[in-house]
Amino acid sequence: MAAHRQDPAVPARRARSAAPATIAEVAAEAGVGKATAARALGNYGAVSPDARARVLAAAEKLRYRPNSLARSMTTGVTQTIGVIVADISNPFFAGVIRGIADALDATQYTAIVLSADEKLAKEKAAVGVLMDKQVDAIILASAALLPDQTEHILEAMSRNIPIVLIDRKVRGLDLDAVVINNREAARDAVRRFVELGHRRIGFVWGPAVRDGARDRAGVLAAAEIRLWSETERLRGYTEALDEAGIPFDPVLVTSCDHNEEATVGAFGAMLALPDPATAVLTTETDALVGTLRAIRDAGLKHPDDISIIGFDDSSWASVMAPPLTMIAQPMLELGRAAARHALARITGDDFDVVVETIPAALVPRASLAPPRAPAGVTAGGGR
Amino acid sequence: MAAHRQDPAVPARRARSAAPATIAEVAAEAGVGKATAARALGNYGAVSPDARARVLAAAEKLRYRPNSLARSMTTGVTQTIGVIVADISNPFFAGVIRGIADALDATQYTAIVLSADEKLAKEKAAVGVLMDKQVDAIILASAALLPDQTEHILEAMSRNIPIVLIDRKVRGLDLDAVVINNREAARDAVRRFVELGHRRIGFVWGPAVRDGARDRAGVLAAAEIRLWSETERLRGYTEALDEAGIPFDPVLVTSCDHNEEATVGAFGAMLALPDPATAVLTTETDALVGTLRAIRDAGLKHPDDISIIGFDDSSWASVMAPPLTMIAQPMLELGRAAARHALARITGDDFDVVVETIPAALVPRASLAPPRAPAGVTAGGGR
DNA sequence: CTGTTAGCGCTTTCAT
DNA sequence: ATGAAAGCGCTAACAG
Repeated sequence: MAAHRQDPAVPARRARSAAPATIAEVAAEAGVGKATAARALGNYGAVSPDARARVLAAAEKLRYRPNSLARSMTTGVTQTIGVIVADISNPFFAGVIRGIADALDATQYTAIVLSADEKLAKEKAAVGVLMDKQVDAIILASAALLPDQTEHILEAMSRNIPIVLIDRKVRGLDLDAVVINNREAARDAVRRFVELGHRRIGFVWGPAVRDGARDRAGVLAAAEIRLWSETERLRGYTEALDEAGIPFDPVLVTSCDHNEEATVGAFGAMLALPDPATAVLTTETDALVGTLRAIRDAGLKHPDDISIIGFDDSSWASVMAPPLTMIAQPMLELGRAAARHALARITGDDFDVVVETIPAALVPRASLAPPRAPAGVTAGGGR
Repeated sequence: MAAHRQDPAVPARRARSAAPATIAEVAAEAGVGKATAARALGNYGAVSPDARARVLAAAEKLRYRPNSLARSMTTGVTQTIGVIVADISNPFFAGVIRGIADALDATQYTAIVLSADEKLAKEKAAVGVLMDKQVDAIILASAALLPDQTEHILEAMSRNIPIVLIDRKVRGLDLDAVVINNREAARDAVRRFVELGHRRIGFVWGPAVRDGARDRAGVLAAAEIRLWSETERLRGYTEALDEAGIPFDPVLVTSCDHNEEATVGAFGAMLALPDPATAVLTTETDALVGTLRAIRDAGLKHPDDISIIGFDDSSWASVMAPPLTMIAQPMLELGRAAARHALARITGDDFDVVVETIPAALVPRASLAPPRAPAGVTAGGGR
């Protein structure tokens, strides 16, 4: 019978009824010393075949399992890599996690995953938990925007815990990172629109900007204090416009909250313009879904009324009518690379900071078309 | 390529350069005994305000962080709940994880997540890892189909680790579980079809069945050795048919592999029948996507040519043209409930096994319509 | 209220 | 090749 003492601070020690066998018990059962048993079980040092066999048999009999806590206690190593994703319900991160796990499968390491739900406070707590659990490295998709939001990362660094950033670089931090070529991917997408003849190209989601500051400089400045990946995507957008000599029009960059509901309104407004968007690049799945709803609400159809390219391919995109052109992020690849870098750091190789950029791939489908001839102008492809 | 030292057994002990402060150091700095420091830091026992202040100051100064491994070592408790999901890239499980994390947020417990990728071998390894890490409880979405595939679960049970099953009961195991009302949800969906006048109702994904055994009994028998949730959904389907006096036609239940590609072919065949399906219930997102592709390939449209209801609502479903009627699984709720049950078990309450069933909700959208009048019969609703 | 002592289960010198 | 003993950082008895 387990004695239950309700001491609030200290949880009751687990009932020892089914206490697992310890190495001492295995040693006793096998008639050898603890050290010999440990060597046989741990497969190191030198053990006579005879002793080894007896130990293994005893372990089997007692259903011995090593207590990894105790092992880590003495070795100072947990064989565990902590992963903190910004939002586990984002399929992108789910894919990344899978990539990490895949890469680790071939090793003795295990990934333990925590989600910060895009909240800095939760991210900090998660880093704390992982440090306290003595993980050997941390793979982190951080929500930190500003340098003064990075104490938790600096703390981990000062404790010599290797950190690999994924998906998002953090401004002001010189850390290993694995990211997508966000800027180029966005630029290529916009180029695609330009080639088709579009000049009114929308961008969903841009940064929230105070109404007064809604000019090019204001928007770009606001983007600087957003997630690195968002900033990059917006930069790619502006670069492609510049290339094509298309003036930047802040009205074509949303300033709404980053959720589906708000997007419906924001993009609806963009469609109601006297000179509406004829093409749109969306930076996330929810941005795309909101955009699609706004298009439908306006009674419009893609690609006839508007061309679409979205970040984050999904099997759904292929069954839309017509199917959507998407930018596929190589999430598995990204996860695998992150795991590799973490492992390399753990090994202790003292190499320079490495930032690996993995290219996203445009998946062309049927959501692209030339812009409709503007009202009052007879149809018949201009160029 | 990083240099990999393949020392299989013993990883290098982490450099102690930035060795974190221990409680002994804090105690010394504060000029008190280890125990007093521990009490102050751990917020238990009785400590004089003066001593407490000094300890806290010292801890702050040395940037002390408790080593949770050491703590767990002596307390026998890790304040950690292990979560094993069948597939982390399935948005359903992502939502469940989030629900678990939400519920745990209010406690001292942390969830650590592992994905088994629907592979029994990985699941077993994951259970092993969690046992070795001494988690206080395990929340598990198991891929185990048969009683003889459950040794790992039995093992954990025999070690008195509370286990809460999610999404899938495991046949032959009497364990706490939190599940969806799969059978009723499927039955209601089919009833909906029946009410609209459908009598040729497809079911994607059914169990794989040897061609020879493709009769009602064969299909149901095959379903018995599939995931519990799948079995239930098929049962709901057959129950609704029985109710309506519609004969079970094995041709309307797929027997293909459970992936998108295979589904396209399988459902295509169902559409090519002389007496094709006029409605279809899909049990997973990939099943739905494959089905939609087959419909498109056949040049058909929903809901005119075929009505659709799918399991697992997604924001995508709402922007399909027309939007799809879906069965929304309350994943957050399910996760929260699972966490609650796990916590309750940890507390040691010795209650009976509890199975909580959370209802799924049909989200009606525009993908439902009466069947087209069969060829050669003039239109005009029969009943 | 506080310090001392004894472990938790494991790995690792260090003798033998 | 093997065993005895020390110790990882912490908490928990037990004295004071």
